[in-house]
Amino acid sequence: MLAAMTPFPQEVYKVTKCIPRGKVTTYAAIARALKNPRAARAVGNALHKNPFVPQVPCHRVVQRDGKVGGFARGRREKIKILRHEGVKISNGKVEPAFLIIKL
DNA sequence: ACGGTGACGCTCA
DNA sequence: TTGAGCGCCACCG
Repeated sequence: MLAAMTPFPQEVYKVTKCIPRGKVTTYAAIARALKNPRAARAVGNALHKNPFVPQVPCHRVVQRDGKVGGFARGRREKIKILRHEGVKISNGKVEPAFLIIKL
């Protein structure tokens, strides 16, 4: 069931859900979309607890420098999924071309 | 109410 | 360029 949660995580999931397949964005970009540019860390926290997987494609969220970042089921798995979606990853970093800064 | 924690980010050496 | 350090925010016990 949908547990009552603070508005912040809800907004995070809402935005993340809009990330198209084969593309990725950053924690900072999401924070920015929420008008909370300093909350990148909190965004990661919310995604970590993401109860709507895989409805909410949290695996499409990476770090600002392109590094894949963390994943509840392991970075390894996260990379695997992204590659499966066509996202090119070299040396643990996604090609900037797949990055969506504007949401 | 308070302090610790975490899927981050920027600055500086 | 890469790594260490510090700051930031929201959540939990």
